[in-house]
Amino acid sequence: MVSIRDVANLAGVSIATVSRVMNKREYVSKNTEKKIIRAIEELNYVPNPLARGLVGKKMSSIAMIVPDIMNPFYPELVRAVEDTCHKQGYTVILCNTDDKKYKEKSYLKVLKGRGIDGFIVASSMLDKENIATLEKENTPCVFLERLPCDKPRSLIQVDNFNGSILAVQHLLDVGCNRIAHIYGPQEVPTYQERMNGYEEVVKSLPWYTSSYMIAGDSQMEGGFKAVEKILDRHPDIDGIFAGNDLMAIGALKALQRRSIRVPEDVAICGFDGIAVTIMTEPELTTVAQPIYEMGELAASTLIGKINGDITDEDSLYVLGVELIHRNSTMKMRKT
Amino acid sequence: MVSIRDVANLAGVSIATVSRVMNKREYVSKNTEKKIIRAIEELNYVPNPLARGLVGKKMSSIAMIVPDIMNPFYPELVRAVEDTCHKQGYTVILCNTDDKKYKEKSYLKVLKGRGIDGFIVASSMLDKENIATLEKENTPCVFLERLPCDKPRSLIQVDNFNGSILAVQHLLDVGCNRIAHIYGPQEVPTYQERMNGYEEVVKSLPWYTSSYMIAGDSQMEGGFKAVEKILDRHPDIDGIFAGNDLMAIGALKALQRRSIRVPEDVAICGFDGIAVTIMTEPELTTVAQPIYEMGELAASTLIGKINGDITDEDSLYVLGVELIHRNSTMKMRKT
DNA sequence: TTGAAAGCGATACCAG
DNA sequence: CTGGTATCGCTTTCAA
Repeated sequence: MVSIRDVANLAGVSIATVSRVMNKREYVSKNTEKKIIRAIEELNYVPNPLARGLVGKKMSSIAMIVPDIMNPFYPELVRAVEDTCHKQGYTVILCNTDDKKYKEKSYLKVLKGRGIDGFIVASSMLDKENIATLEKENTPCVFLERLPCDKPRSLIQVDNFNGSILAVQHLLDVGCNRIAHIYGPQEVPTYQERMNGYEEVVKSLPWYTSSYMIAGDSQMEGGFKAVEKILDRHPDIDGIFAGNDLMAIGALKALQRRSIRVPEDVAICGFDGIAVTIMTEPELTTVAQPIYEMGELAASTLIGKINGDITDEDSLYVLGVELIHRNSTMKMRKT
Repeated sequence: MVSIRDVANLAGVSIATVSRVMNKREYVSKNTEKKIIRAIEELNYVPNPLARGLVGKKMSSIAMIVPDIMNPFYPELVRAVEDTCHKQGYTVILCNTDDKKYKEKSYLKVLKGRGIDGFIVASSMLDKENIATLEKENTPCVFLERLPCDKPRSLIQVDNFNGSILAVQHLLDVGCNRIAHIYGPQEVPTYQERMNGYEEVVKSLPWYTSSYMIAGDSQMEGGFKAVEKILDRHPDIDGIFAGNDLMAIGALKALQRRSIRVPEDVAICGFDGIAVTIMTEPELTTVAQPIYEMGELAASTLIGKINGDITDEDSLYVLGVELIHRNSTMKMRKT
């Protein structure tokens, strides 16, 4: 590895001067600057990030915390973050917490002292204690979906409530008369909001009772089982709004197993807009989050905070969602 | 941050001695060791990886290079690598190259000097030039699927040839009489081997001509289009073996669009065993690679090489695959 | 405008 | 068995 000393020697100056031109900001005569630049190029010199980090400089490296990269929502998010970071010379360290506090803690420990400049937290569990650790070192953080503390912090969310209204209204528009909702775990605010959106639309409809809502587990399995139950309870349903795409896919499978046609007999709409929604047949109508953009925004916001250009206050986003109309709700209006 | 000096002070010894107990290996009197351990615990001391890295020690950090984390094959692989690494205190940096040389180069540059202990390369493009860079610094590497150089190196593969034989034989067993093959890009050895496996089985069958093989692009789209073409060419097919699951899913959709029943009219078998194969209806029969194990093996092999416990020579693996029989090939034997 | 030197936090060699 | 100290590569005063 060529070091700053080599450059200094070749240019015939001191290492301090080389450091100056590397970091700009301080005056160096045009002439020596030129010499140094030449030496740098000739030697193909790149400053050692480790040494830099040691003296308290930025390491250009961030950590991205997700529950599980195998959950189909995250690959796109992570990809967006990574793309954005790489463009700016940042490195991203991936952490899978399975939403377990102890794993988060363990990551925080391993990551400590590695000169991580900031965190993107897409894991909803990060608890006060762990947050406190970060606050103390005041490491910049950007959160997705949910703020794990009371203080205002950078947060990127989508409009779950209105997105759900969009979905349910859409089902109504294509002619559904009995719409069930498969909801995700209610400890997660995201799923609460989506349920609220559903209720908002249906609560005034004559047929509606809360028995049209049924719990899923946020996985395909949960959607599958929910359908079996709801069909016993309300064989008359002709529309399903699932709290996320995975449950919607489970629902779709359950219906197909019973030879109930989708969308002719029952229309289905999911939420999230993950890639697999186009792999099913029929393809799934869904309320799509701008996943890639969320990742980009998270990354650029974080880097902005690291550079001190962005504060907590001016980094609260609620992004819009978009209904993507596909075959799972392509039915004729019956009325 | 509490440093080695704080520990030394509290324990009333020199930093050298503290360093000795941190790194084991050298003799320290039981007594002072005890004092130091206590001090370490009291202060909750963790040695600074940056400082360690600077003096040439391992940073406990590896880079994982994949073409695209959004490709459904990789999340599981990455997860396995990350799990395994985290258990050993290693950090993993994710890199998406899109199989572009210039991106690889760019990563190699950014990563340089960060004390990356090793690489796991699942991107088939890594070219000689980039490899050379790594060789020069002799950074440990583990490759997946494909060796990007002539020299023997750690490599983890699966038995594509025999896996394909398994698949085609299975289609025959469930009663298929005309089996088409949708193959992936032939620049990729993996897809060549799979095609060879297919040919091996069918070449001696009376109906077989090479026109039963048709190109896909390794994506769903390619599988979809391939089916449309092959159906024109051979309307009599009753079985499809796709070079990977994504193409198989595309094929499934194409058939369903034409109201051709799967598996009754045409059975489908894929290759890879990615998670989405259970999201379709019918669920997809596939030749599953042990993806998670491959990731685990890659990570533990790499760490072994980093520690000098494993050499290139004793890290060549060809893993077995397993046929997972699902509904897309559940047909009665016709004969 | 530039250089010398003091760290940053750890390792490892050399004495004692 | 333990301490002193040079060193890793770079940033940052402090002087000159």
